[in-house]
Amino acid sequence: MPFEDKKKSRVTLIDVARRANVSRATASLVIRKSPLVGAETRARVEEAMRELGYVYNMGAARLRAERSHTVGVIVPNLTNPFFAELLSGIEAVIDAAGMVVILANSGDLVERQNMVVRRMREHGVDGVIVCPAAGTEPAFLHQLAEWDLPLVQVLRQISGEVDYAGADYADGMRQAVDYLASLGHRTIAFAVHGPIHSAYHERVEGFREATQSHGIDSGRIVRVPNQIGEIAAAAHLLFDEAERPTAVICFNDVIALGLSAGLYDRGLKVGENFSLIGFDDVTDAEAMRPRLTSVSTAPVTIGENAARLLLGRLADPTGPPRRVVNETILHVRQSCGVVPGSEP
Amino acid sequence: MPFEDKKKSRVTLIDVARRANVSRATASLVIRKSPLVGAETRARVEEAMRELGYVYNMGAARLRAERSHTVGVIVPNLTNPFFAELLSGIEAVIDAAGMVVILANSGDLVERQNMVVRRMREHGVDGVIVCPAAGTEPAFLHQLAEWDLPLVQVLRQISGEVDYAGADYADGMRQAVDYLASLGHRTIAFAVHGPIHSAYHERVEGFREATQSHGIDSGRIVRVPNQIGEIAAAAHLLFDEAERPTAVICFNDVIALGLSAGLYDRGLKVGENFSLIGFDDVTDAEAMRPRLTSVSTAPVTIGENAARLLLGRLADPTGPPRRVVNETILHVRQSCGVVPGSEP
DNA sequence: CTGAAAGCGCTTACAG
DNA sequence: CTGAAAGCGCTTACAG
Repeated sequence: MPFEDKKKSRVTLIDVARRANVSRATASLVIRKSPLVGAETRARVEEAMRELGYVYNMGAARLRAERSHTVGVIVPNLTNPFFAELLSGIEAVIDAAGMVVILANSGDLVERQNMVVRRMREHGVDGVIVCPAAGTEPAFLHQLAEWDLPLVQVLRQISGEVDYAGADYADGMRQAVDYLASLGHRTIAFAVHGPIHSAYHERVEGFREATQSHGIDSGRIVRVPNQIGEIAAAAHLLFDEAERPTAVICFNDVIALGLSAGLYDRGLKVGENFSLIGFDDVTDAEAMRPRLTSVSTAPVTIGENAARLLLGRLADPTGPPRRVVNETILHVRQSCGVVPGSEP
Repeated sequence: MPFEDKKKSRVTLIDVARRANVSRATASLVIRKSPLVGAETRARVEEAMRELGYVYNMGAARLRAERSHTVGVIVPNLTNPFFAELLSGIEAVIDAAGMVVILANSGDLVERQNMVVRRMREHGVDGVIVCPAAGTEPAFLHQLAEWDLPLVQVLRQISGEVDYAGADYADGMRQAVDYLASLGHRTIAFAVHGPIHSAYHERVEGFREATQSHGIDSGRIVRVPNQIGEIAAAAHLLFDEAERPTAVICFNDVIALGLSAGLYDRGLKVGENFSLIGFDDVTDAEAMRPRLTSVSTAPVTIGENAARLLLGRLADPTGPPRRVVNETILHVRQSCGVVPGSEP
């Protein structure tokens, strides 16, 4: 066996074919699990692959087959646990489909997003899942369409003509407002931060509509810092206006955690003389004291939905756009209370 | 121009070469920014690329060049914000190096880890950064070495003979114990959960050594649930033994958050009649009340270090193993107090 | 600085 | 069910 230890040269399909006494085409069929090849032959080929330590070369396969078994995922942020959970859902279903995810962080910057998607295209991704950076123009979507690069929008949507997986933020707001109204609250603030995008607008609109439907004067939207450590110190913003709110709904749980601290610092007792509702219902909600009432948005599920949408799109590139909007659910815990003097 | 709208066919290097009146080899040199080609020629080629909408085909390039500009990252978990931050650091430097990360979640399961690394190898990753699943055998590392797949261990280490980026957990424990001892604490618990691995052992050892050096009896290690929502209810475990601790150091901030709630539920005042120290110093620490004193471990930095280590390894595959162990720093906030009746 | 040729490892028709 | 040939889009020597 004079060639046994030619370690340097990679073992290739032709090597296993020779070893198994079949043609290269047959070996290729075995790999791709084609039913065309007989059980005995298949076994022989697989045996040869094992003996030789053969490893499939996706790169070569993709070159010929024009399919990379690779999907790009672009998120605006990685340090927010919300996105980590989203990613976890995406990764799970992409992995289960035998594909692999290429990850990139746009930092919520459109230029970086452009860079990154270009790079992914060079790497030949079969499609991309993107949570569009704030300020993304429809032109971005058109560009990808022109490139024939399948795309699904996740969490944030730029266009209704492209697949989208998200959650019903507006209905979540409605549930939160309904609940507070049922406890007698008449002036409710909405604390926001971060970039402006569709998910932002949907929540704000939901808040406006819900408060109006209860005859509550709306418009008290207060903007707090992005850094969690600075939010507590901004709690005073809630009380700067003449008509002081008795409750606040937060854009996300990060704000809720921060404001909860700020309220505490001011001597207010959340759940007793001030009510607080979070949004996202991320794991910490259960560990806060009082336990945080929050609108659950199930990021892992949204991620799974997005991945399935992309898989569907790859299977049917020309079908009509699909949207899957996950329902949101108000998870009532302990951070809200009845307004003193009101009859719930 | 009879071929202008043959949309289906991809524009390739030979197309731009023709357009620019150069050979394919020259066009290739332009792409790879070789200094061999003159400025005027370069400009002409770049112009042609733009006009034609050329996109580089990494897949084809990699096939020939045996380099994919791709690195695999395997983490045991994605929902823990700690890993999300780690990932963020890795992604940033890999991206800056013009490469791309392929992400996978091992779920802290060695069989999944095996699957995943095999898949990455098929995709031709140039190297991998892995936080080894609990129970990973040295054989795993040997396997990769045999495959000539460059590897850096991150956060957890299986072997000293392979590159590693982590933090000095033991010294972090020492700082925490020293601090508590200086406040007069003589019985200190250590709350742990999760899988057992090197980072676990390093913390436990650090705890043991530090307590012994203060003549404090060690050994009171209490194991709490993995789910954050269940940790609070397990706080009683701290007090089940005869000699009740006056302080607890937590394996991570997740536990600290949970126990903080549990202590509150029992009517204890953290920072006054009970002291609590976290580990990792993740963003929430600042938003807790009282603010959490925690050992900072800087996951983003560790991620950056790991990525740089891998880049270095790709440049020099045969050099001796390198280790970069980030220092840990006790970040003192408000969750610890003097033991009543002691003289600090 | 540029050109012609070979080849990376696979898959795809096309015959048998 | 199997074989021989061509080709995916690049890069790598090797000449000029």
